[in-house]
Parts: sequence; structure tokens; C-alpha cells
Amino acid sequence: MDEVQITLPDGRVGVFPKGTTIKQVFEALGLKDSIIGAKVNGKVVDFWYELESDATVEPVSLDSPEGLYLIRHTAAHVMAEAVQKLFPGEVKVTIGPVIENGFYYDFDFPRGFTPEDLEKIESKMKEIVEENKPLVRKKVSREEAIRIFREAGETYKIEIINEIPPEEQITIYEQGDWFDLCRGPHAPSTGFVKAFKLLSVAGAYWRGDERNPMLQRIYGTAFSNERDLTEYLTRLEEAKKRDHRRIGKELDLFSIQDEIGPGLVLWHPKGARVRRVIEDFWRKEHERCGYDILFTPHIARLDLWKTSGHLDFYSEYMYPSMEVENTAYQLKPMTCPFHIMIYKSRIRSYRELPLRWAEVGTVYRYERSGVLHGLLRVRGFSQDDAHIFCRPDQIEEEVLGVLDLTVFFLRTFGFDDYEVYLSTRPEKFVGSEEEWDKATRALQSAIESKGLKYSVDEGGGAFYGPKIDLKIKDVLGRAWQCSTIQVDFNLPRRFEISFVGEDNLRHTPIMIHRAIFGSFERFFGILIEHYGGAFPLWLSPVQVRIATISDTHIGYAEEVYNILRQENLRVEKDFRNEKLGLKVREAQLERIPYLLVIGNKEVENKTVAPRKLGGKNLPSMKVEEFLRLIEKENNPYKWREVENYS
RNA sequence: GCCGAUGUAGCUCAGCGGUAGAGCAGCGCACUCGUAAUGCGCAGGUCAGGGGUUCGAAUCCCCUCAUCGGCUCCA
Repeated sequence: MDEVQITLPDGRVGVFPKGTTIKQVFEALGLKDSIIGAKVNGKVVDFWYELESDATVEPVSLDSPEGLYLIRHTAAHVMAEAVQKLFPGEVKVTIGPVIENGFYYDFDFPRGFTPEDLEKIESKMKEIVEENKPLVRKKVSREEAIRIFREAGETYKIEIINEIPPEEQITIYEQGDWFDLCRGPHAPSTGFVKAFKLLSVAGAYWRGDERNPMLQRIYGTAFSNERDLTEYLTRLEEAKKRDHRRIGKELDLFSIQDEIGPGLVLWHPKGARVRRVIEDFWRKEHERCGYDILFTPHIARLDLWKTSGHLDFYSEYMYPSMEVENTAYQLKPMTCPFHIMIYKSRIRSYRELPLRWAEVGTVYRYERSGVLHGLLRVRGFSQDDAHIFCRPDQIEEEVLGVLDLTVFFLRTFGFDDYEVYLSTRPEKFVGSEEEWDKATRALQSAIESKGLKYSVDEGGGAFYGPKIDLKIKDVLGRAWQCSTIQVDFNLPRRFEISFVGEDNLRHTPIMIHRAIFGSFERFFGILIEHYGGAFPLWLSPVQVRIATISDTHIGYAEEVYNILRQENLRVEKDFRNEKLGLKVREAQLERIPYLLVIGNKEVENKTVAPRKLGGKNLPSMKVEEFLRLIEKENNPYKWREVENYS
């Protein structure tokens, strides 16, 4: 066979000699200029790709997601060339991948790049783009590659070459007199990088390992046209307005202060109110699902953490212990040992399993200073932690129950978009392979029975068991782990807990650690960003504000206020001697869902005039009518059925 | 922890060697007002903290702390 048959999306079929490149195929078929690459059997490739077997070939246009990938990858090369041309001899290149929304390139550079450097690099890049240099792919042998990069002094590239599997073809992409070790794919020429912007500089360790040298990373983004770029940059600006740190301040929800300490959160009255609503709902739902609620102390004898093993593998995240009456005590970084000790406080029968024990437990972890981030990564936080003690044969059902509850919670709080990860057995592990396989299958079938899309993190499980993690993205697209379901074969053994089985013998139970919100702090942060501070009615710290038009309306307004208070609504008065325009503006800025305006008409007819957040005016209505109107919105189980809510 | 940037009034920011400024918020007075800012006035700061250079430092240098953007890990 020295021919290949290719199939196009429109069903056309062509036969070409084996080894024909995508470029040749497209030239033969007479495709348009806007095509910059192809998908061969679903994989993105560039014009240099050689067809070795029958395949489906789909053209990739420059503004498609795949086209953007090619453009951004090439943009990274253009940037690397610009940097090396501007600082000849000073810069070594390392890697420059495409990432979501852009690209970066890591350089070994003796100093950091300044904002002025970025400007210079950008204008140099523009020159390279204008030259519209074709990117030429060259196959080289391993020895040749090493020679080339040794001559160029590119030591990192040599390191990379040495790690490329022997069977893989090594390729170099050239653009004029500049070249880079790269597997591709790329846009056909530098001219396709039409719209780009360098965004930030950051330090990054070579291969992400802090024992390695620190490199200088430049982040940038690129699009196929200026309009998309501008739109993206505007969107970034808009996103920053939803940042929970900013909104937290604006709406007086929480603060983190120097005098208290980094990563330690103060919940202000309005933030605390939202948390109360969340916690109340949480407690109620857990009791409904057969959980018992526990309370445990904030410190315990250090020995407890020796038994649990945390002192061995987790001590870098623990605050130093304190000495009391010649005994070392430890601020708790986890709640599990406490729950285990409750389990252990008496003999347990197989009949009472599963035991589902939940606690809003505040834990303290010493996170390194550079990683703290608003509410999303802190040093003191309250987990919605629970531990399920069960028999091995109950794992599957329990995991399914937890996942069910998790999905229900996320939906209730308005999250339909999250990432699911299944992490499997790592190299070092406790327990038997059979146990692991069984538990992993249980997790997997739970995910699949819920119809969730997920990625498998092969070998990414903790040493003590496999896990499911759910991550939610913040406003800038950074994913944060919230929910987690972890099977644990380790702690039950370390603490030697057991239950008496049907056979009258002692057996070791399995523990499932799980959290749905992860921590109230993090979840609240994500929630703030998700809604941009405009919480749905049932979560809103202030649900209704009553605004009078003049002093003469206060008497009746007080009556309305009292009725709403009786209904347990979170309601505020604005009876100030101010113009309505101002009262409306302030209520809007504070994201209050309903403003009830009371003027002469309302006093006369015993009604209220509701204005919804966003500006929609509703007709004047009786208070009872208003209460009926908001009933669904104020109900966690039903609010999502209401229209105009996302 | 590491790389880089930043830190001035409650908030947002200007000032960048000659001794502290604006807008908003706050307070007072007037205005009694129908759906996103009524007007006038007043008050408010060890310029993150410490050290140094200088006749003189918010401004230049050093150290510390914190924040922001990344890197690793994680809820």
C-alpha cells in the first residue's frame, strides 16, 4: 500500500500517495486562505503533517478554537524570537505552550522582565509578524538535534531532547533565522499572529519544581483579529469587577486584616448572614440524608496527630504545636481523627453501619504566604466535613449517595458548570490492590450513573485511597477544588477501629471523607463571583429594602416593615430624608433584590411598589401579593424554576 | 517559600526631593423630594512599619510586613 485515502467533512474522498502533506492535499483541493491547519482523525495538525494511513481530514479555519491554538502556539514562538533578538546571548529558551485563553513562554534570564521590556518585546513581535516568515518544519535526528542546540547553548532544550521517547521523531520549527525545538503544530507563517497582547510576567520554576532554577515566564494572548482581542481584554476587565475580594469590600461581607493575620477571615454581619443561610440549609439537608452532626475541639494532644500520621506527611501545613502542662497540643488541621475517636469510644456492630457524621469544623493550615488568595485560599477555614464509616460492601452505595447530595447542592446554589476528576492509585499506597480496584470502580460507577463528564487523574489519588474531586472556576477561569469524596483505607488501620460482623469477628471499616462546599470560605468566595454579588433572593443578606418618598410615609412603611419581619424576611428600612433617586441607586449598588417604594399612592391604597434589582418596576400591589410573588424565589428547592434567574 | 509588581484619608486614586491633594463615603445645615448621585459647609492622613542618604524624604537606597499576578501543593 503506497496510497492513502482521505475523507473530507463534506464526504468527498481523495486518494494521495503515502506521505503526502496536509498542505499538498489542500492545494490539490483548492481550499481557502483562511484555512491554517487541519484535524486528522480529530487531532489538530499543521500543513506539514504527513498522511501515513487512511484518515478523515477536516480543515481548520483561523478563528476556530483549533485555529486559535495554532495561532497562539506560533505567537509563543514569535515572542521567544523577539526576546532572544532583544537580549542576544542572555536568554535561554525552555518551553512555551498554549494555555486556556493564551500562551506563555518560560525563559532563563538573569533578571526579571520589566513592563518596559514587555513593550519592547511586543513591538519586536510586531516586526516579526509583519515579516510574515513561514514556519518550516524540519525533521532532525536525535544526534543532530543535540548538536544544534548545544551549539546554540540551549541547555534546557537538550534536557528535553533527552527525554523524548526514542521512537518519536524530533522536529524543529524554523522562522527565518530563528528556530525552536518543537513538536508543533503551528500556523503556516508568523503573519497569522494578527492580534496579540503580552499580559504579565511571573516567576516559574523549571518543570514546576521548586528545587529547579526559577525561570521568567511571560504570559500573553493572541487572536485571529483585533476585535476578538479587544473583546477578550474587555471581558477580563469586566471579570475583575466580579472579583470576590472587591465585592466583599464593596458589600461589606468580609475582611482579611493585617492586624488579625494573613489568611484569617473576618465575616462581617452581611457575609455572616449569608453563611447562616447556607449552614442552616446544609444542616437540614444532611439530617434529611441520614447524617448526624458533631462538634469537636480546635486543639488536641499532639499524639493524636502522630497516630493519624499527619505529623509525618502533613507537618509542613500544620501550625507549630504548643506546650501546656508538659504536654504538646496541636491546632487542628483536619477533623477526621476526632470523628474516629468518637467511633472508637465504644464497640460498633455491623448493624449500625454506615455511620454518617458531619461537622462544620474550623481547621487551621499553615499555607505558604505566596499562595494565599482572598477567601479562596486561606489559613483558617471551616470545612463542611463528613466521615462515613461503612462496611466494604457499602462503599458503592455510600459514594453514590454522597455524589447525589453533592450534585443536588451545587445545583441548588446555581452551579451547573464544574469539572469532575477521578484520581486513581499512586505508586505508593496503603491497602491491597483489590481494595483499591473495588473502591475506584465504586467511584467511577457513581460518576457514570450521574451522567457526569470527568477526567481521570491516573495515579493522582492520595496514598490512602482513590478520590473524586469537583472543581469550580472563579471569575478569571481559575479552577478551585470544592467538593471531594475520598475513600480511606489508612486511618481505620492506624487507629485500629473495627466493627463486629455478622460472623462475630472484628472487621476494619472503610472511611469515606467528603466535603461538598470544601470550605465555607472558599465556597462563599466562588458564590460571590458566580453572582457578582447579586445573590438569589433566598441567599441575599438583605432581601428587601423599604424606601419612603417623604417623611409622611414612614408610619405606613413601618407597618409594612413589621409584616415582612414577621415573615422572617431579611428586610431593611430606608426612611431617610433623601430623594428616591438616591435610595434607588444605593439599593442597586448594594445588590438588594427588591426595593419596595412607598409614597402617597401606596399609603392611600395600602400597597407597595416593588422595584427589582436591575430596574424592572412592578405594579403597586398589596403586601400579601408581594409575599406570594417572592415565595418561590425565596425557596431553595424552587428558586431555580423562577424565570429570569440564571 | 520563590520570581515580579504594588502599598498615600473608610473607598478609588493623583502627587515621585521643598514639608499632603481630589472624587466618593462620613459629619453638619438647608431642601420634603416617585425609580441609578440635591446643594453648601466641616472634619478626616506617623504617606504600611523600621533603618539609612540628604539642609530637607510620601518621593532615593536597604530591611521587614502585607497585598496583587504567577510557580508547587491543596479545601
